[in-house]
Amino acid sequence: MAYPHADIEARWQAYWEKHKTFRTPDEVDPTREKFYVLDMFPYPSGDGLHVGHPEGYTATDILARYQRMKGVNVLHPMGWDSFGLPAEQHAINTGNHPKGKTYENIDTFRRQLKMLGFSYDWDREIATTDDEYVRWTQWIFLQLFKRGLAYEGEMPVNWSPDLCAVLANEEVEEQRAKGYRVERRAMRQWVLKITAYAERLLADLDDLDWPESIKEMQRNWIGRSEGAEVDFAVNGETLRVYTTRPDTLFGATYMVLAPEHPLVDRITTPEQRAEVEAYRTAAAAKSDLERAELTKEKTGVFTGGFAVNPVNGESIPVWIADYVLWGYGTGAIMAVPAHDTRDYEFAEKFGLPIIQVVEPPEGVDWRGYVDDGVAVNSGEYDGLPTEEFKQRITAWLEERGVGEAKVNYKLRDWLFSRQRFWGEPFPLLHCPKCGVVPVPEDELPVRLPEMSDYRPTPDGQPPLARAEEWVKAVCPKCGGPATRETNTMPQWAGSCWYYLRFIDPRNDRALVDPEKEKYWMPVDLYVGGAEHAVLHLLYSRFWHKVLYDCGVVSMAEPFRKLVNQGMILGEMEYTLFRDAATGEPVSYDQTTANGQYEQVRLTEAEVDKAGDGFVWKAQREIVVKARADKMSKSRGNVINPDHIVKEYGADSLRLYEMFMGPLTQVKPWSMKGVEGVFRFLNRVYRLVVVEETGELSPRLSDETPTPEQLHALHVAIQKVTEDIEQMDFNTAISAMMIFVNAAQGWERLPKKLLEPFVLILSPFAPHLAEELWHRLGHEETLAYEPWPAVNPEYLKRETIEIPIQVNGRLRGRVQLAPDSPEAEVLAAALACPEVQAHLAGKELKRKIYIPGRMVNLVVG
RNA sequence: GCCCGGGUGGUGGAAUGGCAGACACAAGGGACUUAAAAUCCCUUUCCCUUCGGGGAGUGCGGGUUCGACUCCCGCCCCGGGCACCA
Repeated sequence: MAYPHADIEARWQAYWEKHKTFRTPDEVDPTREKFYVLDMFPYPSGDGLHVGHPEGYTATDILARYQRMKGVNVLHPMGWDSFGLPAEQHAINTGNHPKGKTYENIDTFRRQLKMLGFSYDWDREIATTDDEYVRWTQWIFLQLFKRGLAYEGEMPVNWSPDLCAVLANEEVEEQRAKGYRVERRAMRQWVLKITAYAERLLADLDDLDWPESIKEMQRNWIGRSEGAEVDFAVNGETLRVYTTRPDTLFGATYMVLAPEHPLVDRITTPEQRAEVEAYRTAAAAKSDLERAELTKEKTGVFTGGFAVNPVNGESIPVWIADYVLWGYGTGAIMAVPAHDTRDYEFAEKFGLPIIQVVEPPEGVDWRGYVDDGVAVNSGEYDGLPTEEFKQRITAWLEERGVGEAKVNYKLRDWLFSRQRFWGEPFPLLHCPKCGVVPVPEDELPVRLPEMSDYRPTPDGQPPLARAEEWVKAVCPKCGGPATRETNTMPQWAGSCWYYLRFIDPRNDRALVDPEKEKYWMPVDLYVGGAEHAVLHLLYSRFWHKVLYDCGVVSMAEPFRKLVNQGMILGEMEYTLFRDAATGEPVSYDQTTANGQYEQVRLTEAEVDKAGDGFVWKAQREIVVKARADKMSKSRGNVINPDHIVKEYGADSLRLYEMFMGPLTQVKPWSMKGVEGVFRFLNRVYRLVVVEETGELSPRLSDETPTPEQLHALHVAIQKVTEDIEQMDFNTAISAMMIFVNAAQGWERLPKKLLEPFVLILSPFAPHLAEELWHRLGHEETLAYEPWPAVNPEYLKRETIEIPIQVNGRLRGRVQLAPDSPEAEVLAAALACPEVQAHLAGKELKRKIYIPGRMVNLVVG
C-alpha cells in the first residue's frame, strides 16, 4: 500500500496553475528584498527530460520556495534554449520547418517540468526561437556591431564537412567526439571582438562567488601572460618575437617561425627553399588538432636564414616549426632550449646548442629548468634574480627601441557565424554601394523564411542563400538593391542574455525595463552543469559587459553566485569478464585492451569486497569490474524520470535526487534509494492520514506538544534551515527523517507539532506538504506561510552527556546539567567508575574540558 | 606534463580540531499474516572476548596537538579540466 501520490500531485499542480501561485508581480517594489534564482535553461531535445535536469532544478526550487516563505520576492523562471542542430537535422530530413518540431519538444519539456512541481512563474516562459526574443538578440548584435565589436573576415575556420558548419575552436572537440570530421578552411565569417574585453573578463572574476575551479578554468582560457616583444634583425628586416622570459635572451640559440609567418618567404635561402615549401604545405593541410596531436615528436626545417640577437649581437639560425602557432603572440619565438621544455626537445632532436642562462637552486639540473633563478652567462646582468632581470632588460630594450613590455592573451576572438538555417539571422545587409549596413532597429526582427529545402550547400554557402526572395532587400541608406546576410548566429547567442529577458519578458519597447533590471539583477544564484564552465559563462559575461557599456544594464557582472550540480551516473554495475574463446572467467585486472571478452552482469549478492576491489563469490580469485558509468543510451543504463514519477511520484524523485549526496558531487543512481525516500514519504503521510481509510489519524490532537516533541521539532527546524541556506540538502532531509522516526513512536501527535514540520518539508516535497497542510485544516496554499522559527528554549536539554577520554581514548560518559561549572564536570569525570579503572596507579597530569563537548584526562 | 576536485563500512554518504560511521540502502534475525506483499522492531566497521570488555580502524608514510577523517610535509590511486599559447 502506498500513499496516493498520483492524485495528490495532480491536484496540487492544478491548484498552483489555477491560482497562479508562483506568479512574480510585474511591478517592482524597490523596498522589498528580492531573490533571483535561475536554472541553466535546457535545450528541448526530442528525448525529453533526463534525471540530470531535475537535480539542479530541484535545488533551485527548494531555495525559491524557502525564500518565498521567508517573505522574499522571488524570481524563478524557466525557458528554452531552442535553437540547435537536432531540430535542423529533423528539418533537413523531413523538409518541414524546424519550428514545428522545436515547439513540439518544448511542449513535452514543459509538461515534464510541470509534472515535477517546480514553482516557476510560467507566465515568464521564453524561448530563444520566439520572434520577439530573436528581435532583441538581433538588437544586441547591432549594438556590438555599432561599437565595432563585430567584424567580418576571411578566416581559417574549423569546417566540418559532415555538419556543413563552421565550429568555434571550443566546439571542435565536442563534435569530433561525436564522430564528425573537422578540418581547416578559409571562409568569410563574422567574428566578435571578445579579446577587447579580456582584461575585464579576467579581473572581474575575483569578486564572484563561483567555484574556484570554474574561475580558474576561465582564467586559463583567457590565458593572460606578461612578457616582452623583442626585435631581432634578419637580412635588414625586423623579426619580432614575444617572450615571457626576456631574462633568457642571452640563452637564445635559434629562432622559430610559425610555418605561416610571412617572413619565411624572404629569409629562406635557395638551398633550403624546397624543404621549407614542403614543410609549409604539409603544415597547412593539417588542422589545429592534428598539429597538436603530433606533440610527441617535434618537427621543423632550417630556413637558411640567420637573426641577430639584440642583446649580444650573436647570429643564430632561423627555423620554421609547427610547434610555434601563427595565431598567438607574433607567430615567432626566440628559442631558449636550456630553460624551455619545448625548445629543449627541439634542440636535442636537431642538435642545436643549449646555453645555460639561469642558475637553479642547489641540486637542481639547469637543463630544462624553467622556473625562476639567478642569471648566469648574461654579461653584466649575471647574478640578477629572474624577476628583476626581466624588468631591467625590458627597460633596456625599450630604451634602444628594439622591444617593449607586452601583455598577451590566449583568448581569441569569437567566431560568431554559422552556415546553418536554424539560428538568428544577422540583421545586416550587403549593399554594393554602402557596404555592410545594419537593418534599422524598428524593422527587427529579421525572421527566417519558409523554405522547402533546409540542406546546407556543400560549398559552404548557408541554406539561407537558397531563399532568393528573402535575400533581396533594399539598402536603408541609399535605397538601392542590397542582399541579406545569409549566415546565422550560433546557439550561444540566445543563451547569452536570457536571464535579462526573464525580468521583463513581454516588453516590446526595450529588451528589459531599466527599473526592473536594476531591481532584479544580478542573478543571486545560478545553477547548472559544469560543462558550461567556460563557453556559455564567458560569452554571457562578455555580452553583459557590452550591455553595461551601452547603459542597458546596471552592473558589470550578471551572476553573483554560481553552483555546478554533479553528474548523476547510472547504477553501480558488477561485471564478470569471461574469455570469449574458452568461456573461462578472467580477473578484471588481468584483462587487456585488445582481448576478447564476454561480459556478464552480476548482482551485488554475487560479489564480495576484497581489498580495493570486488571478487566473484563463486571463484574468489576472480576480480570483477565494479563501477557506475555515465548514463547513455548505448549502455542502456538511462533512468527515465517519467517512470519514476509514475511509480513513486514527483516528490520522491525530487527528494531522492537531493538525498543522494551533496549537490555538487558526482553520484550513482540507485533504484533502492528511491524506494527508501518513498518509504519515508509514506511514513510522513501516515502521521496525518490513516492510509486504509483516508481518514485523519486518530493520533492527531489539539493538545500542546510535549517538551520532548518540541525539542525534536526545533532541532529539525534548525538543521533544515541551516542546511537549506548552505545547500546541504542531503543532511536537511536526514534531519527530517530523524524527526519522523521519533514521531512514529509518539502516541499523540499534536497538530501544532506537525504543522511546522509540514512547512519545513514543503520545499522538498511540495505536493505532499500541500496535501497534509490542507488535511490539517488549512484552506490556502502553504507557499507563502511564514517559515517556522527556531525557539532556542526548546533546543535546551535538562541534562547532556559528556564523553570522558583518558589519554584521548573514550572510556566513559557522565550525565550533567548543560551549564555545569568546569569543576563539577571534572569531578564527575574523575568519579566515573569506567574512567577510574584507567586512572588507577597513574599520575593525573592534565585535565581538559571543552564546555558541553567532552573531557580528556591525561595521565602518565 | 600542468591546474582543480576527491579517496571514510557491503553501497550512497555524515562528522572540517573534540564520542568516526548520523541518515538511508543492502544484508541477517524477529513480530504481524493461512501465506506473501506492505508495515513495525532488533542486529549490522573489522578482529579478539571468559560477553564485563579489549584492540585496530577514515588511501599509504611521517609530523603538529592533551586530542587529527579534519591542520602540515612527502607519496599512491580515482575523477574532471587544460595541454606545444613561447
